[in-house]
Amino acid sequence: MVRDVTRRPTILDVAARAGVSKSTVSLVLQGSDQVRPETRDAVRTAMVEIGYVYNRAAANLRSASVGLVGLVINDLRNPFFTQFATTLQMTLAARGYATVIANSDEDPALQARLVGSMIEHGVAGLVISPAYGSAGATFDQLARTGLPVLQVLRKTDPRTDLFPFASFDYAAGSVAAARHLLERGARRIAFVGGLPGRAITQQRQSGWRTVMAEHGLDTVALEGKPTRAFGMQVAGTLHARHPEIDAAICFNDLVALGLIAGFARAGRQVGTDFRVVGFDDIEEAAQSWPQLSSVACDIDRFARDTAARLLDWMVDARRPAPEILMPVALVTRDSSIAPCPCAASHPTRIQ
Amino acid sequence: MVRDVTRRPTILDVAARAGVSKSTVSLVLQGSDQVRPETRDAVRTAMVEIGYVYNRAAANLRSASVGLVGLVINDLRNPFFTQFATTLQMTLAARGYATVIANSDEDPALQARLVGSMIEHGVAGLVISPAYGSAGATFDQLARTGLPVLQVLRKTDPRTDLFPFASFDYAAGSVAAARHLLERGARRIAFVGGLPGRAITQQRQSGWRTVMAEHGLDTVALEGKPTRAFGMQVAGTLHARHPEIDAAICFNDLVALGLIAGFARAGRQVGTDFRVVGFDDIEEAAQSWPQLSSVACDIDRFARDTAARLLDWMVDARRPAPEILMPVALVTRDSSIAPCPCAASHPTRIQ
DNA sequence: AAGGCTCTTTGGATCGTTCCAATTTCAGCG
DNA sequence: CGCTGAAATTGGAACGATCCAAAGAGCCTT
Repeated sequence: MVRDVTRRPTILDVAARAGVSKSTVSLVLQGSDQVRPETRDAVRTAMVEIGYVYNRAAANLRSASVGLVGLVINDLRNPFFTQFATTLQMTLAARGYATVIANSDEDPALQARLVGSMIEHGVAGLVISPAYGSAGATFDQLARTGLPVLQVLRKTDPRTDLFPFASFDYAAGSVAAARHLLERGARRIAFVGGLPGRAITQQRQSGWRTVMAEHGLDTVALEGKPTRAFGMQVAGTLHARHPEIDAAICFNDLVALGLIAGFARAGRQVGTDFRVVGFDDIEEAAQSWPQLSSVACDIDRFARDTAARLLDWMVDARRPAPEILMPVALVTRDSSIAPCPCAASHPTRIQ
Repeated sequence: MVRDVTRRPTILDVAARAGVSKSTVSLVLQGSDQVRPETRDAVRTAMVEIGYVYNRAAANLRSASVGLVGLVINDLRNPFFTQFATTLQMTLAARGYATVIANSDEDPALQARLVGSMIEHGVAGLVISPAYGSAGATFDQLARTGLPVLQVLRKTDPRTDLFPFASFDYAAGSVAAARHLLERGARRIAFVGGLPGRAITQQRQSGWRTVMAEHGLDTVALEGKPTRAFGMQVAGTLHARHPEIDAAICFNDLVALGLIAGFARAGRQVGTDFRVVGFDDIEEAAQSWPQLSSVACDIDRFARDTAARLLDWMVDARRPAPEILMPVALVTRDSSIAPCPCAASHPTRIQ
């Protein structure tokens, strides 16, 4: 009886070719050291010869470990999240895990479907930067599966014992930014961007509020979407209606870059009569002009740490700490310190 | 005999609970219309009651259709590719497919491993923007699997019958950009950015070369990495050594924005004495200052088309056309037309 | 030569679904 | 009431790997 040639070869075909049993082939696949080297090589050769491809679905059915990790992000178009996703995926790939990446686009219903789909695909763990909104059912479902799940950058479910949370110490960054601007002579510092009522907006504002209160200074917060467009819009408002304001801490670098672009359009030069500090220190911050001061969140390190914590949990069943805040560093550049548009830039990293 | 409570429930448990056979449960799962509505509802209720989750691995083992699509991208950090990946993933999600996204980081060896991993996971189709370099073995492997594979934005394997290719009509965009700059009075138009020898660089240059030749004008190409940093660097070079050059077509918007930032640092105003057109029309182009003229590649539409073509192939076995070039449109903004820095901008879409 | 020990190898059961052919159910009809 | 055909349901055989207990091979000891 001849085997159907159009069928994908299985370990049985490999076994027949190599003259061993399927169990031996399976052992070779798993890299077991209790197979004689000659046998192992013969099996490997047979695999190559007949073009065998491993069938993970079949393996998974029996052993329930999949080598697949889910990543759900609320806004994958934001370069900050893109960077996180990319580094996380590559770190996991280096450890032999494939990553299913999905964008919830800030939609809890879509997020629920995506998480459901990932559970079905049998992911071994999940990293989620959750969309805002009611996701109780989604997290309840995850709790029932007992899957390792990490909340990152945002915490929408308070059960950090079930869903450990990690983010950056934004409040400390906010303090550093405010102190720095005061030192450079600014007095009326506005906070620009960030959606009202959200935890992350409050965190990024909190240090600034504290420092301003310490110095008995008024605070103006112009809240809005964390986008370049909003930054540009605010530039117009500030220029026309709040000429007294001489500095801004922006919710993120996109807002800050929009603000700078808006000021430039109005013929006003950021860095001299107006100082700006952003959040995130995205790659572009060092390449814009003027170069943008920013509270640097080392997102690559954060992504690698996240991968490590997830792997610890998945592989060694070591549940990570319920809550971690990674330190941030203020990087000062032209947008907050330059005395003159033509001066060369020497970024300084403090704290 | 009582079932182990720690075990995940299977369709057998559902069947027992609903008082039907496993086959009926399977039919319900597949949304078959040959199940009586009452039975269907009873099964659905049972599923919810015992917290059943579908095991895709098992289903896949039998039926070999996985609902999983692979996406391999050479540079996921590039906003152009990010946008593509995000829209593709969301379009496929709407059709019930999950997407495994991976970044090859321009490394053919890593790319080979990623593709291998995706095949193992049993993806039903693959979209790849391949890394440059020797990937013959990878594509041979794909050819052997008979999987639907689309090459997008880059073609490293010439067998477009096996791996249909789709991209944008960059050459036409290049013609439009060059004509436009000449109309606005520019004469010495440089081409900036793009790695030497690559097909995409040649395509984006070709129209410009043709038009310049038609007008008997010299061409200067400053080739280099498609990054903001390279654009900034070139700004210095042009300013210092090529003051006669009065316009540039940039390989992409990142280079163009870097170039503009570099000119701004040198105190030179783009849009008046120097004109710039980029490629890709990324979101930022409309929000920078001056706003950037760009050859718009409708990446969202491209992503949706790609998803549709892949689904046609996977679901209906309709193999798509071997080669498609999607038309592009030149969007003119301040960086190539504004007579004065303070003028309001009125973007115009031509062609 | 037989027994004991370690190192390799093996067959059969198993995982949770889908597929298929066969069986049961049931309404309509003579 | 029995027959018929369509609709609904069912049991058993896959799918391709892993797991496990057990068997085989080889070597050393007595």
